[in-house]
Amino acid sequence: MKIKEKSVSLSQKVKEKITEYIMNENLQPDSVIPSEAVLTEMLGVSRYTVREALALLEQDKILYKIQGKGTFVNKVPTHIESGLEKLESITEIIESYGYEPGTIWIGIEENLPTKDMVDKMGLEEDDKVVTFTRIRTANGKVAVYCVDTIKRTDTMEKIPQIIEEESMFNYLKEKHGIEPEYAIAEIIPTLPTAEMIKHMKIKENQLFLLLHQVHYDKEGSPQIYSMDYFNTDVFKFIVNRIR
Amino acid sequence: MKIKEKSVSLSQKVKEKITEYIMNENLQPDSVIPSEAVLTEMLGVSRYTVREALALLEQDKILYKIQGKGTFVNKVPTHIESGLEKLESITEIIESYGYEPGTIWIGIEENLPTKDMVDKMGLEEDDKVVTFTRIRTANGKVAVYCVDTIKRTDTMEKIPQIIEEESMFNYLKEKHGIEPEYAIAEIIPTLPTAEMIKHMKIKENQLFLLLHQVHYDKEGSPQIYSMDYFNTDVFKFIVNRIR
DNA sequence: CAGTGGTCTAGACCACAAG
DNA sequence: TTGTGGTCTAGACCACTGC
Repeated sequence: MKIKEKSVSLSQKVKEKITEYIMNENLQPDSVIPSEAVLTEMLGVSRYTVREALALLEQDKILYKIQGKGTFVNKVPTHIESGLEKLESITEIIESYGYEPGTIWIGIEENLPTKDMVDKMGLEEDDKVVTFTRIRTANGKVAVYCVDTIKRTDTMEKIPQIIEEESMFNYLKEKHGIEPEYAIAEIIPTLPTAEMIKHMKIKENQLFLLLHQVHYDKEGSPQIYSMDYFNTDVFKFIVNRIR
Repeated sequence: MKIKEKSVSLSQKVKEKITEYIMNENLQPDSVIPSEAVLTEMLGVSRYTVREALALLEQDKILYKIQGKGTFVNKVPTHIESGLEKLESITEIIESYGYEPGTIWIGIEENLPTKDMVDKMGLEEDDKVVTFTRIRTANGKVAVYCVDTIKRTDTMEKIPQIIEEESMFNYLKEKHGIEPEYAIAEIIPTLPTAEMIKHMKIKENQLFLLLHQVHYDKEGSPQIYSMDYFNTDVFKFIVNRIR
């Protein structure tokens, strides 16, 4: 059996070629790179493809353009770290810090939705929901208190006692075909609840950041309602903001 | 004198045409819109232009595409509010809430940069910086405690006592040609400092969100170092997160 | 003025979904 | 197989920059 080869688009290849060129020529910040016309000839592709590649490099803040002048190399980016604006699972976030993710299960329960859930998830008041409560750890250290809620559907015959899968995103994708495409998150500074203090052995005055989110799929349907309490001793919250 | 007319691109016009079409046909969520080929004929423009317009509508979450199937209308978005990922001045943020922005000046000072400023702004240790400290109000209510710092340059002969301009962004753009294009912000939950309590008449246990930011211009040079303490009684912090 | 990036056209082939 | 969106080509004119 042959492994499926990921076909890489031409623009991607051109992007890499241009990156190589910048490296090889050792171009310094603010120095100009060859014009689009020149790159078109150099690389033997159309201007469209060159512009696609340049657009990608501009998104990555490798280059910037000034109309009428040219395309220039940007400052060396210490800013490449992706921030909150990128939707990642908590497992991915913990791994991106270089930590080993772990999970301590608190429980899985069937409930009636709260008023806020009904509003934000577009539920009926007599719909049922399932709530997964976990503590996520990073290198064994208590990192996040997670409360994730999804709508109870007919495909869920019985509620599992526990989920083996480390990542909630992976579990929901594989078992229920739920795949979040974007989320709207409210950031709320907060002190731990009594429940959290009991389970997490933390100080009462420890500050947390609550990420109160609703996740949507590509079609814009709400899929997951989650309240994640992040220990700010472990995480830095970065947002890349664009004009 | 004639007001300079902003020439609107064709893709923009096409975008509006398509929006009108969706309204007129009263298309419901998840219903398919005409294919790109059909739109090309309907509107008498090239497919490139149609795709540009569709891309804009997809960004706005008005539409979504599925390869091989078609382009569809998204759920009605209550989610249109722009979040933290959009770089706005505090004046703009306050106005977007429908409040009237105001300013109480604490002072303007020349200082030596802190270690953190030297690192993040790429300064020398004997560079000078100028720090503007203000309280921003929303409908007269204390909203944000702002500490903005920029590098002292030769073009700044003397330090002003106060700045009339409401918006710091506008002031810096007009007086010093500084125009932030993006920013990297760290979000830190925090309690008010003694200084803040003195000036703002707030409770000691009032939770604030500190937005610790460095603003960069298009070329990637750091321009503004700012610490903005937001009163979470006044503001909700929303971030739109994308996969 | 010449050279740059920004926008637009017309046409082609490919990858994917559905009958 | 047909129709969809995804990618790519070749060529054109426009808007802005700097000489």
